[in-house]
Amino acid sequence: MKSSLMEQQVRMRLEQHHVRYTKGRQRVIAALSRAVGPRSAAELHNDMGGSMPVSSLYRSLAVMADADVLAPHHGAKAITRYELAEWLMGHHHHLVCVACGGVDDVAFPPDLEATLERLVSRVAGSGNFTATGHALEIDGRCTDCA
Amino acid sequence: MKSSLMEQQVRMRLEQHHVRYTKGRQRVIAALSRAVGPRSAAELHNDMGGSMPVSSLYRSLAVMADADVLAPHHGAKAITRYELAEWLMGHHHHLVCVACGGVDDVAFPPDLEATLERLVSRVAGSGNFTATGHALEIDGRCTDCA
DNA sequence: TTCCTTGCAAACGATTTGCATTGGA
DNA sequence: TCCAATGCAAATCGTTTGCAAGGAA
Repeated sequence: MKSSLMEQQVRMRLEQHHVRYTKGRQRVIAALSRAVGPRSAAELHNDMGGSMPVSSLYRSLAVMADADVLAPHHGAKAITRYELAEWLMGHHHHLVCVACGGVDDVAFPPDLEATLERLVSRVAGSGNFTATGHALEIDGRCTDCA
Repeated sequence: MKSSLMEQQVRMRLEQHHVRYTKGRQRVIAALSRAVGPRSAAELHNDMGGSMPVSSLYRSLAVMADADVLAPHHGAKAITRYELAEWLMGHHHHLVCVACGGVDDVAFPPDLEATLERLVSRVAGSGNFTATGHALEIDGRCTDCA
């Protein structure tokens, strides 16, 4: 049985949080790393063939988000989508199609990302706020919906 | 009885959409313009003293968002928050406190906003995506939670 | 009169929780 | 052994909808 580097990183992180890397959770991670963008609980439930009860799925998602292995983000229609955390995926932003609702990841070239970070710190620093991160959502239409 | 400029703008826009600017909707607009940041349906319901049934509130929010008088955006815990649309409020971004969940508006100085727009068009243009807008969320801690 | 709007209650979809059971270290 | 994790069902929460009544043009 082989275990990818990412798997081991996840396992370690979960152990630090006194959380077991069970078979079900491995399946969630596998489904997410197989997916192209962030996935909702319902989508994951489907991705995993409908096995795994929703309650277990939600609990696994919650505990792994809490351990910062997964990053939840909130989209239209009151559904929460999950993706692998930034330290596993790399920092990136989202292209959101206003027509089909699809979300794609997009990474900025280092110089542009640096510019963005400079913007953020300049604006946040000017007020009564300490910035710890940022998320840029770019809205528009994907080629399929253009 | 006086009616602010904004009120009249809202009324006109709604008329264009064959939607009446009823008393209930006026109360929603009033509550939102009184609020400091985006408000959820539940918060608005509370802001209005618990009168106005939730169904009416949701319907008013939906119809005014459809007319682009309100802008919905999705925050933590699968709740949708509303604020006055950009053409009424001016383009701005959000400071989100990771501790208390509060959301504040922040406007970029014109030169910084221009830089941000340049970044967005450069990234979106490079892919198969037509950008129509963007939203920057800055996460951190507000002074109260620092 | 004709539609839009409202209010209430029931329906819904997403997510959470109580509780007894199973499984791993 | 002991506590985390699971599965099921029931509960909760935010939101939507059907339908009959009210209101403005």
